[in-house]
Amino acid sequence: MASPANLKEESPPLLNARNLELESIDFFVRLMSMLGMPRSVGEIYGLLYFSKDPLPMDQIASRLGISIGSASQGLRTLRSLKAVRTAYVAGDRRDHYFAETEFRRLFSNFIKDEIMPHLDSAKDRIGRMEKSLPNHSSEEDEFYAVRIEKLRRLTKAGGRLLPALAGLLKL
Amino acid sequence: MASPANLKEESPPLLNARNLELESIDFFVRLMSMLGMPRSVGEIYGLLYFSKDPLPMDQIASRLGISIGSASQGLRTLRSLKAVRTAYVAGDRRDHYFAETEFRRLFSNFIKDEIMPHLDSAKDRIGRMEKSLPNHSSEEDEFYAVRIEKLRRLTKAGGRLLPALAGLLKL
DNA sequence: TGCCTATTTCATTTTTTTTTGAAACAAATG
DNA sequence: CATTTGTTTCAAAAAAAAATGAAATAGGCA
Repeated sequence: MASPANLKEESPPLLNARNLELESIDFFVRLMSMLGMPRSVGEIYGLLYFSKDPLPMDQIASRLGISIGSASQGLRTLRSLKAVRTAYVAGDRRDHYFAETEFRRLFSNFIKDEIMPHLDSAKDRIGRMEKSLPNHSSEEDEFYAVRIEKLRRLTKAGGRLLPALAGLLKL
Repeated sequence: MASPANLKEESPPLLNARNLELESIDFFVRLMSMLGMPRSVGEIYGLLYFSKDPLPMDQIASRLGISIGSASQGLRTLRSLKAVRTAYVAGDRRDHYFAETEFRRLFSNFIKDEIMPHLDSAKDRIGRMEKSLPNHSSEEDEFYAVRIEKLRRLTKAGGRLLPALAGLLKL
């Protein structure tokens, strides 16, 4: 008889693949959401991550039970991060997507696109703060000057560390 | 006559302080929102960051134009991250809050509280994925095994790098 | 060219998150 | 110990974010 202790080896392969897929979707939904991405983006990436073949948009949408609008927008986001790419499939004019799985590159793109622009505008803002400071530094103003300097150091450190981070990511 | 080119030196000090405050609030609202924190949390921290004196909750709320409910919840969040602390003020039984400005410690707390728990549960999930894999590795299964291994490396690298990150933050 | 399929766009709807405000609670004070 | 002041809690309201779906668009193919 089938032993419950051995379920793993006896389940049909397709079921196993489906389990993986579900765990993967769950995994990436959470990861992406930590990075501020909507659920659908995580779902799509999670599905593609464990898909052997590139999938066309309509299959992605129907497999995940999301609208083609969501799928289109989610894929746009993933494309812009270079997290998915398209493959040519002979005799099918739909685009077929597959996951880019080099996480080092993914994070590097993410940092460049989603974080560095904020850092840049933060620098502008700090410049403006300094203009609000009297330049003849009374003891009173010392407090503000120190606080501003801290912000400047923070953004400077961020600007160095974050881009370096992906490089450290030796996977 | 007052020269427009010299506004900076001629504006009354209180106005300058208020400018700083507004820029600070803006700065931290954005930063916190990148870290997934609600607007009110950024506002409170931004206000305290440039405040010479510790402020009681009701003043925080009224100065920011938010409800005391928001202020209470926001301060709870900031307290739990050790991003604000309370000071004793003689003859006043309200708690008075001031900002912790050592960013290194702040990030270290943030990583420990908000990120590491997710990493831990990710490890569990990867374990479950492996259980969905047949152990007699056919060529078919090789694909899945490699993908799972990549996830394992990713979480491992994250678990090492992120806590180290705050240490690198030489401000 | 005109048709047909695939994709994007975007106004509307749905869902999720955040804020509010009033009631409950706590704790110092007279 | 009753009152006053300060804080938390939480159901309801408001705001923000995301998903939907239908119309517009694009672009290959006969």
